[in-house]
Amino acid sequence: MNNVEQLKYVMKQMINITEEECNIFLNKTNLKIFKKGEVVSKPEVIPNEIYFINKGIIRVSIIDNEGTEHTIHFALENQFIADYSNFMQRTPSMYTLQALEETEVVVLPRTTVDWGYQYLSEGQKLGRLIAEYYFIYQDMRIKNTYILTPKQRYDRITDVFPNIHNRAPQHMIASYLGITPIHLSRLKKS
Amino acid sequence: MNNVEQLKYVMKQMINITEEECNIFLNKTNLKIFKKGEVVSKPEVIPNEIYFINKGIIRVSIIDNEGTEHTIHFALENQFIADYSNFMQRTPSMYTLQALEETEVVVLPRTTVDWGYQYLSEGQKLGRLIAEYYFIYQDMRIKNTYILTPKQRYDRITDVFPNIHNRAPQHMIASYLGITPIHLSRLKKS
DNA sequence: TCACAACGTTAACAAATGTTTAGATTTATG
DNA sequence: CATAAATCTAAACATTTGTTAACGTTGTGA
Repeated sequence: MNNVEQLKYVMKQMINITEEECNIFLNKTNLKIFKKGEVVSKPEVIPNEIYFINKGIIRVSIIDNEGTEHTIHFALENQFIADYSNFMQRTPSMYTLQALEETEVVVLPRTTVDWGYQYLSEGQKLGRLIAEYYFIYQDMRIKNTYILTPKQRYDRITDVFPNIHNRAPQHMIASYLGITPIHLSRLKKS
Repeated sequence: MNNVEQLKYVMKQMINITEEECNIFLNKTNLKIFKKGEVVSKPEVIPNEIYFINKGIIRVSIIDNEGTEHTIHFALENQFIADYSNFMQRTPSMYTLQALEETEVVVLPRTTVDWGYQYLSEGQKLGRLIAEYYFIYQDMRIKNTYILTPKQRYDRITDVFPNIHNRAPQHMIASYLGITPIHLSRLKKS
């Protein structure tokens, strides 16, 4: 029941929930710490956990048919992260989740998530708001790939991932932007 | 209370809802028909409606700072469409919605949507499932921009938009793929 | 501390994609 | 039906982006 204060705060921001209801729910979670570089979640497995980051940073990546790795996302403190698509569809994950620093997470097993939908008085609403939050993020991302150049997206990356330049190597940032590290190097000069 | 059978069917697929509850909800909607080429929703206005397409096809587009128009999405029969991000955030829309054929929609005004969240017994769950459905679609899209070439995305476009080649001009498809119509012409030859 | 791997930059060249212009065909509409 | 607009293709050239290889720096674990 310790170290869930951040998640408790986030939940109380999103829905009406009593201290007691919240505590019962959070009792069904557990804490986990990943070392720098450690893999949090592997592809080819049906994901059955959602993570809430207390401290640290998790990179989401995927490998294409040529074997090239692409960085899809960075997840920061006070955010939920999972291969959410495959979690919901109960299909094997395609993403790798990896801690870029020592990272502490609250683990929400599927049983806990389902319990929340069933028994928390505003559980469905919480789920809706979280899905909507990420929908808005993805919509902004998709929009930006259409209307911004890679350079412009690079210049604005700290809007979405503050301090990312001190927490992730440049080649991962380039990969997130969809360009090669060599090309990012070039863009920075101009 | 007519011409809502398709939407009724979709709702009953997603949540437990009685015929009566459904009818009360659908009484708060209205039907609208757009002619071919007609604009459904303009940018710079706070969107206050969600549309469910009975028949037809709606294109979603955005204009960048250089004045170039980009096709972001096609919405087909039995799908919901809106500038959902800005609907939720109550901020001015950035997208243009335009009917590519004569299109019949069920209009869900914001008041109706809010009523559903408040009074439908599984209203929040319905909202969650819809947001999750579009999250999965967006996730697939983002993933594909990383791991597929434009040609591969072109070859698979009918997976997502069946029969799109007969319903939208090629330059809009090229725009959706993020390439110029000239380049799409080239890709088709190879 | 030392040695090795990871990282960032640069240059030269190759491949992918965009731009401009033109022309032919199809489609929409009075 | 006739005309104008929209659409698709093509070629030539320009720009952007990727690839390969080399080099120096930094970080990290034995």
